[in-house]
Amino acid sequence: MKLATWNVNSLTVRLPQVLDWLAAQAEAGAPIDVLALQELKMTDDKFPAQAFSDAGYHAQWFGQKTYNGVALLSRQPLTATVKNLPGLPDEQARVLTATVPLTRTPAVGGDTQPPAGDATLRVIGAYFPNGQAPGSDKFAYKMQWLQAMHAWVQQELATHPHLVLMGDFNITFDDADVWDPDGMREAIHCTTEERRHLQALVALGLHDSVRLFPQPEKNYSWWDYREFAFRRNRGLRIDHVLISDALKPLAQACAVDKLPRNNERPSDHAPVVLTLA
DNA sequence: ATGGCCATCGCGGATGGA
Repeated sequence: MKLATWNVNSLTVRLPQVLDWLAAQAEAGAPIDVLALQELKMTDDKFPAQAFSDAGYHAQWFGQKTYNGVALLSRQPLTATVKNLPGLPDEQARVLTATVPLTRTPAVGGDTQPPAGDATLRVIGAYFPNGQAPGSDKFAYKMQWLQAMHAWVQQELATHPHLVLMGDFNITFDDADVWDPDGMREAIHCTTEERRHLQALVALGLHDSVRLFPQPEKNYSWWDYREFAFRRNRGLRIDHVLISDALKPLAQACAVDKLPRNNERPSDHAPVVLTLA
């Protein structure tokens, strides 16, 4: 089973790339089962549900005009969908939570192995606020939002042991996630305060999937459009896939897929892909 | 170098992103 997150920076512009990428994964023999998308930048009536349906995906979406917007795509039906964070009234469309069947990859010549316990996976796809700059109103909103996300994950974990929280977190874990850690010391995405909130989420019983596996040096998921930042690999790792304790034994691989960043009109983010047994 | 790019809205240039 493969899960992925991708901030597409306008689904209107990037839809062909998303469809091509999904098709390429399937052709390689390991289709993406669940994909969380961020920054749709479209109202709900513009969501390309038919195109995804034709590609074999169920979809749930939660958009707004111009900014933000998130979606979940799944090869199996999505149920029990929740929009945004209960307890935090918010005009901004940033979170989509849903349940999918937890499907196990059949062993060669063997039967599909159902996992012990419940056979569902709770998926939280999220576009965390940017925060602009420490001390700004937007930073204060980010801190409030992170507190509400913490409460939501805690609540959901209590009833869904198999849980994944993935998306554009807009927070680096530590200096290894930053191309210029000295130049970005206590800058947005790198402040101690943001990182404390990220660690508080991890402390609920989650694991940074990427760090469970050996990675290339300077392993980033976002690169500025300016200054040839991608070619020079001047980036940040701010897109994450966090998995619960119960899922950790099923994790087989996790990596950033930089290929879509080579497209002619790429998103500034690359997808992050987790493979589960 | 107080920037450089990209998307949106909408038709100029501001806003937001990260």
